[in-house]
Amino acid sequence: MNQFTLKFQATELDIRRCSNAGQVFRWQEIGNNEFLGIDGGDWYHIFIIPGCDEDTFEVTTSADECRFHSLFRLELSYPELGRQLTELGPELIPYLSFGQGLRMMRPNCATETLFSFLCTANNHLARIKPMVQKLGSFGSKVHRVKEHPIHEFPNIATIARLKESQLRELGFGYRAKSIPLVAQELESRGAETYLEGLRNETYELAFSELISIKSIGPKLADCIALFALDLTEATPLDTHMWNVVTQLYFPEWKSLNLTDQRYRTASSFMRNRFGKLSGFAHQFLFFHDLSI
DNA sequence: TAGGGACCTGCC
DNA sequence: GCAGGTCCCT
Repeated sequence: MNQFTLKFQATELDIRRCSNAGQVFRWQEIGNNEFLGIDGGDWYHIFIIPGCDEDTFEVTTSADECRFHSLFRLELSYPELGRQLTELGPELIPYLSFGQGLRMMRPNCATETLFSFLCTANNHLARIKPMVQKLGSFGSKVHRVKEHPIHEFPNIATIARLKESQLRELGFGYRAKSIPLVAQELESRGAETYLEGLRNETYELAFSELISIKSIGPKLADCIALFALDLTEATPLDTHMWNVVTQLYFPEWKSLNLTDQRYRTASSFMRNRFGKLSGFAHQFLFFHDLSI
């Protein structure tokens, strides 16, 4: 167990925004300015003490400070990122200023990210979070913070052996079937070694690998590539992004459905415009539409 | 190849 | 009804 203290301006890191932006699903505010977050087998218990210039973050964690830095990409200067994005696309300016303090997280556990996003399809946040929490409860309990038990996220082999009936009873709906099936498919490809190995591949290869798994379509594949595999040119297009993207770049597609062809055209357009920063552009656009 | 319907569940 | 989609079938 490690403890350390960091200082940030509110515009540098806003944990509340990071927790609620739909990038991680086992993060919650358990008290006033007190957060508990779980990433695979790591947990983070964070107190934020507001200051006049900077806020003080007191972090207690099973991981180390280095992991915390990686999780929130603290090596990345957001003012500099903002400048680069603005240069590539001035239309982002209002979205950047709206999303101050929101950072693209980089969870350590790719398995948790993959199965979390499997729960998001045709679903809403109020149901997604409890579902991911329940999936997490199949992992072993490693700690407790106040009344909150902390389970490490189950490994792929464990998920592959879950029974559909069991998950149905827990309210997973039709995902009760696909969750173990996806785990079995991953297992046959080499389980965690295969999934984490995709981090070293190109975006294009990782994307094509992921969509070849039944139940993972282009949107989930892009979320997994972006958040779990650190392939930041991935640009997930969901209904929120579709609103924004058609408004900003494809007005002729306003009121049209997002088909597979349009998905490929629009997300390629974003990648051509923003390159490796496209995933970051996506997050600011998405967060704005999510919040209005 | 593009478009429409079905799919679990819970909150608006 | 509809939600941060995907599959399956015309």
